Amino acid sequence: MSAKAATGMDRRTGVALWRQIADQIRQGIGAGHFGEGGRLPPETALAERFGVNRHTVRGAIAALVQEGVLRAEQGRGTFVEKRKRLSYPIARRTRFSEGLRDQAQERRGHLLDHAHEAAEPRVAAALGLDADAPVLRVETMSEADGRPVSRATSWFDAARFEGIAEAIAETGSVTLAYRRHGVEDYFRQSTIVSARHADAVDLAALRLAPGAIVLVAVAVNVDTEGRPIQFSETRFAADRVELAVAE
Amino acid sequence: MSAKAATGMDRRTGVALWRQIADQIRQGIGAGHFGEGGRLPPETALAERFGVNRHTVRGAIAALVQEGVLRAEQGRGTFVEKRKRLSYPIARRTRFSEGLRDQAQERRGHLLDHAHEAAEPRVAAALGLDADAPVLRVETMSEADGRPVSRATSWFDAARFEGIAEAIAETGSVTLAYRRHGVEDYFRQSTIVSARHADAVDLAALRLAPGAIVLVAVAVNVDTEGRPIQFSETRFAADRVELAVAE
DNA sequence: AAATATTTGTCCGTATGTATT
DNA sequence: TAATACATACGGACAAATATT
Repeated sequence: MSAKAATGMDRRTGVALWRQIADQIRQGIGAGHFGEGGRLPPETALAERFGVNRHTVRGAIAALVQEGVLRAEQGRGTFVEKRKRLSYPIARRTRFSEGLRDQAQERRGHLLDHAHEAAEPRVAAALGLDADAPVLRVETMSEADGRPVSRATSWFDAARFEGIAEAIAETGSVTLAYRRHGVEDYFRQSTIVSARHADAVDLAALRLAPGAIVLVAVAVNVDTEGRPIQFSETRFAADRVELAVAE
Repeated sequence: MSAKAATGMDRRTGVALWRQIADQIRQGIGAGHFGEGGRLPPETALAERFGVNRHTVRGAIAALVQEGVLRAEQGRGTFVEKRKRLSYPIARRTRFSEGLRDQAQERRGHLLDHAHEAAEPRVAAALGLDADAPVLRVETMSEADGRPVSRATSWFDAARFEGIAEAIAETGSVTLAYRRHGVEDYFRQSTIVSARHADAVDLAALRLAPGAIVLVAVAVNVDTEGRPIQFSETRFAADRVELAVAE
């Protein structure tokens, strides 16, 4: 059995060898194979292990250095840049900033865009509105310690929450924006979690490398009377975040 | 701005254009952009939309036909082979088979492998055992309607659950295997959800294409007295499953 | 302090795969 | 189908920085 077959490297998949190797190394780091602040084996050893030329391994390392995952020092070696994943809690009372309070110094939300539109079927169903009812679509992004964490698309009943986009922009907080519209408290009604490759827009907004993965949380928030107030789809950078389900 | 930049196609990413386009089309299908059993736009239209040559689009379509996602009919068009995602519930009382009862005809669990080993730190911590305490590692796989859904690695206290692997093999069910060890009921204590690219072993076991994504659920089950009985890491094929968080 | 080994960085060239025209 | 351009992958040689003896 050849080394290539053994390591799962394949050349007819449309994915370059250096990228497959970069993905394996990134995964190995996540699995803790190189220890805390660990050192990678020399390029020659990695090349032998993966059954490729040293230059190909160098391509993989260069990509991971660019991503900020590795740091290469001439004459010394290649080292893991240690950054731990943020743990984002999903519970009945889910709020962005509070959940990450102990894990990051700075937490910020940005309003990227907003627009009026007619509700798509899934939006109308989630908000309990008629099809094509007027809704407000709001695009936001969140950062922790200067690193993009998530990007969300939210829909609100336009009749009830006119001007909420401006309130989010001013306060940088959905919770505070709700207050201005008479919602003192709210709850998470449902959350559906899936995962996929990031699309071009999210890649740019979250500053991710091509082929990166996003965790997708589709959620409905309700007020204290159980009326739906927000339908949202949030994309989290999967290499920076994990979701902690509270039960 | 060129069409290439507009659609996020790039040539230095290590991912061939035809594969990037295949991924986008697959994602578009998941997002429902082509309707139920829908028809794709003609190749020339897709080529224009993605800013590439028609040959490149044909490569992408050929790959998706090979995957079973699309079906091309000469003279008629290219159509979506529709299969919807299974929704796997995560709740305090999470059980594999029951959760998928209404969504699949056949649900089966397989025991792939099992072994005695010394507990790694995270396993020992989760099960409330001393470091390097003897534990049982069990590798399982689950299928629904003949399609692999998930692959799990579970650890049990070897002192309390000696022989549980054989019980799982016989009954095909963890719940029933627990009964034989005096555990009448159990609960999900915690679940951490993340996502990553599938490694070589999971690719093969779940019959996934290279570069495929897995949803990873790391969970602890406890008995009625709150004692941890199982620590597990389950990898779900992300294109076949979503996780529904019950609250 | 000096010589040697190790490791990353850069340059050359060649062959093959990918994408466009 | 063919011609062309660029990206990928390989192989070798050497330079530069660091570590070891």
